[in-house]
Amino acid sequence: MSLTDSLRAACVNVAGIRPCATCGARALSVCGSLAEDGLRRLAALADDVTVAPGAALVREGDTAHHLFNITAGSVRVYKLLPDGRRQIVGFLYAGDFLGLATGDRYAFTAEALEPVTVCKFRKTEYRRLLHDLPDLESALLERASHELAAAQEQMLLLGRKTAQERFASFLLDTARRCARAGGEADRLHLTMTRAEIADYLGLTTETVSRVTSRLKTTGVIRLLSLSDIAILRPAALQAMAHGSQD
Amino acid sequence: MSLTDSLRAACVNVAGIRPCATCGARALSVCGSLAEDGLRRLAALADDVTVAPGAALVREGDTAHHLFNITAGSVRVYKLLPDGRRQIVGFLYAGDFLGLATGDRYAFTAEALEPVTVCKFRKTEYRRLLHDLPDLESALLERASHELAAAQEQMLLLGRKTAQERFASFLLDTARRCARAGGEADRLHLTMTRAEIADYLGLTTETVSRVTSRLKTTGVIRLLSLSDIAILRPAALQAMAHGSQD
DNA sequence: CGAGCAGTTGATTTTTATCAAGTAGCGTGG
DNA sequence: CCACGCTACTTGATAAAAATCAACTGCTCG
Repeated sequence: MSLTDSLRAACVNVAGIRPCATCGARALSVCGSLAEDGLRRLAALADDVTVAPGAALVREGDTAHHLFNITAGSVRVYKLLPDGRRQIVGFLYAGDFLGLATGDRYAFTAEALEPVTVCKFRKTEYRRLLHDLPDLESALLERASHELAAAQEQMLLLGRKTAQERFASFLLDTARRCARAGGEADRLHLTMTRAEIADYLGLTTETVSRVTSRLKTTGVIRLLSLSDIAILRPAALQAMAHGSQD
Repeated sequence: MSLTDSLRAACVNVAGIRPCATCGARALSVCGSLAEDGLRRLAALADDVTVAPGAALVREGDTAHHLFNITAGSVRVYKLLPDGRRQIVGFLYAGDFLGLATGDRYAFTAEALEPVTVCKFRKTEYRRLLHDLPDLESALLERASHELAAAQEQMLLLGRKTAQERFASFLLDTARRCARAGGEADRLHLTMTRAEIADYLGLTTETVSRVTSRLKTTGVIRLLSLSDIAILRPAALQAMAHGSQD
């Protein structure tokens, strides 16, 4: 198989076309205009890499040589202040894309929350690929636009929502993602700690814990374990997330 | 001049190539690979629209038919909660791009802060343009990536910075933009009210006012008028913005 | 079985919001 | 051109939300 074919395979992965147990349907829709059937045959050649829990995929300040597509596991993406305060700007899951951020250096750190597999390849190869697959760029733009909209929603959360509203929003987002990945509706699995949830929501672990307890005692959610939650009253949670007091 | 030529002109504007008193240099660098010189001749045909202060360019929930390139003035982009809490997710200036956010509906409202002129055109025309100008998409992806990085920086600000750190960061960002637009370094002009700054920084007007007073009395800034500020001690402001206590 | 870490719960403090009362700048109309 | 009135802004007092500090619980893994 030629280098070009291998790169083409990598591209398929990047664009999210590669069939995947947890994300197949959604990813395919992103760039359905590509010649899926020919590309899919090449997908098996993608350059997969395994990352251990806690290990970094990229570090803030590193030269941005690579792009990644998460094929399994989950990832925390964060920025730090000099004194150690951390803001997690997103969690990534199978099918998600990493390394899009601009400039020649990464502006964030990305670390595995669980054992993660990624398709990793050099940006230089990506640039060559664009000539062969013009639709790739449009698929990436689509992705970037979605991420931007999500970032704006998160700014609303961080700037204007109360602790309870933030946590309710987070649970609903996570439940939605779990459902898309084939899970039951109103059931969700957390791959991160309370401290990571806190750093994502701009809160402390104590506050996350207190809000969780409150939702538990008011019968809105039920903890099956520390990392598995059932939503008992979805409508109530929805109302909370959008700011109806409760 | 044919429709195609007119669209091509619009595209030039979108991509930011159109020469412009305040943003020329930066915009040109974004898609320098386009055949600038031929395109520039067509730029004058761009479909310019004027928007009065306070008037909306797009409204949250509206069907997203158009794309815009700001050619003069400034714009607030925000999201609302049902009870009226507002988060301004960004301010746009000459050379900036609006409407990139995905889906068939706008997820935000954009309103003029001052008299604004924009280049406005339909998304359907944009799609046809891509065939003629493949580099346009890559320029837009570049822009989107920059916006995403800025959004992540803002999440760090909203989630983890104190009121003073937020305001210091805002002043430095604004000063940088003013300098790029040809203004003096360490001098900046605000086109928005204190309430709008507050809604951008996740604070109240009172807190913005108090922090401003504090920076004034500590000799870090000087107010030439309500909307014009001189930075007297840039290093101190920089230290504050990144979290060194003061 | 026990050590250590993640998570919970409680007491207190801090920060910022809220409520309230001015002040100043600006545009309009006399 | 000046005065008036509106709105934006400032400053102060108090309240609320969440952070911090501290103690304790319980799960997980050697």
